[in-house]
Amino acid sequence: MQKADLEQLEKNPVLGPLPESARNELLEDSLELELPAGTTLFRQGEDARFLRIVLEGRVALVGSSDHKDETVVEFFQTDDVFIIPAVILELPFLMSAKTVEDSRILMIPANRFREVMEREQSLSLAVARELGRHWRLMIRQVKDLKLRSAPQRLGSYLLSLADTDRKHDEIELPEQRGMLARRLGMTPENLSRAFSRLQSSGVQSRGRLIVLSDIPALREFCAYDDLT
Amino acid sequence: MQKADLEQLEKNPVLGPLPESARNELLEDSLELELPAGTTLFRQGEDARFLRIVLEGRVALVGSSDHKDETVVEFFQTDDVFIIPAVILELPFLMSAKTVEDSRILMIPANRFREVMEREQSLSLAVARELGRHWRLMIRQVKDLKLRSAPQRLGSYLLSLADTDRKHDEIELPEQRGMLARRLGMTPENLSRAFSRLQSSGVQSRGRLIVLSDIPALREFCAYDDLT
DNA sequence: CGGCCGACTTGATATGTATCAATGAACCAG
DNA sequence: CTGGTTCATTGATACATATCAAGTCGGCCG
Repeated sequence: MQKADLEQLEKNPVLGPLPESARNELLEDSLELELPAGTTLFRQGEDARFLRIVLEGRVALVGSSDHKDETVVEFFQTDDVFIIPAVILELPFLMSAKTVEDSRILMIPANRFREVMEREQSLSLAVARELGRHWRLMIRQVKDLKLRSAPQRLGSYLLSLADTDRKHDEIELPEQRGMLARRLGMTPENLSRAFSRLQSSGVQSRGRLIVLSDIPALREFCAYDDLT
Repeated sequence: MQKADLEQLEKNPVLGPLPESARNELLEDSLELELPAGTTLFRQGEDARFLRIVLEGRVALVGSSDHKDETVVEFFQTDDVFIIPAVILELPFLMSAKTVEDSRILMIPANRFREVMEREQSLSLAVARELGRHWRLMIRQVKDLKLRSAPQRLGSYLLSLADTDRKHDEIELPEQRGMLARRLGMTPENLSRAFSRLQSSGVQSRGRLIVLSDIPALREFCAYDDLT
């Protein structure tokens, strides 16, 4: 493992609070994978044998029911620790996971993680807080799906990437439009239409670059609240 | 506080693992409220000054965006500890909460809970596990909303209340149909239609009593998976 | 340079769900 | 028993989103 990666982990919200010796113990039997975009990391229903951390790149949690087409529930990026619940509860994955760009993934054996967590107060505290944040993200998403239209969901997503204190900002979409559409609960076709709908609220898109020229208007349109 | 309640808390998945002295300390400045159905416990945006536990009754987490009509994100019932994330992260509520039947609610001061959690490994572990379970419930709900139709969501919900190993079972809806409709992401009118749609999969409803006469067929219809 | 391929867009149509309005059933108070 | 209130159902219609089918754009490779 690279020195740069170790330093990165020291600042990680989950692993960072651990004393160095415990962190090293976690890393002992860990492995690091370098994966091209589009690789499946695991499938729903499988047992959680490793905890995963994104060292670099981007991963999507994808779900399917039967053989219908997939949906994306969440993206994880550099420094995110994911599938903690399956690991600590020793339950099978509810979702599959797949890289959306070339990625480096750290895999920590599940039983070792559980051992250290049962011993180290700092880790169980950090895990509790991290899961609290994850839970709130999901709550936001459920509210979005139930209360907002497709264009409003897109607008809220764009706002979450922007500096909402300014009037004007430019952002870059971190994923392909098809994937983004699934994350937002719509088809790619409808994502296109949602973008054109947002033009009247000052949203211009050229490829992955998005220009928000009237953020207050966009907030208004989306009924966006800042609740963290 | 009643003796019966104390015994109940000893078995609680979150507070149970605590040593008795620490549990008593948590209860010291706590208060118990007896509330009629329909009472609002708190509103979204407010600060989380208390952790809540349902001693008896039923509570809905409701959300609204702007002044549109509300949606129900989740129900909590006897023994459930709720809004842990807002309490431990010291963030404002993302949702409001409201009793859906007469309820007794225990309120534990947030700062005291945080103190004890930072000190007691048993509590931070229990909290981590509880939040893991909550997270998985939300994941299920997001998958439901994104992948299934309204009648399928209703069917899955009914299956989650039934003994799915049997062919035939009877269940009782724990809430009014209007509330259930909002929890499932549809209107009350559409819930009615969803029920009639499910008749062909062996679902009969008479008031709050539901008879499932062909559970395998219902599972098939809903593309139901048993992932816990 | 030209042609192919994947990703995105655009338009026409179909479907699911919401909305609106009316009716019916259950419950309670008088 | 009666009238009122609330909640659930039913039907007619409107709207949002999905689906299906072309078409466009841009990058990549021969």
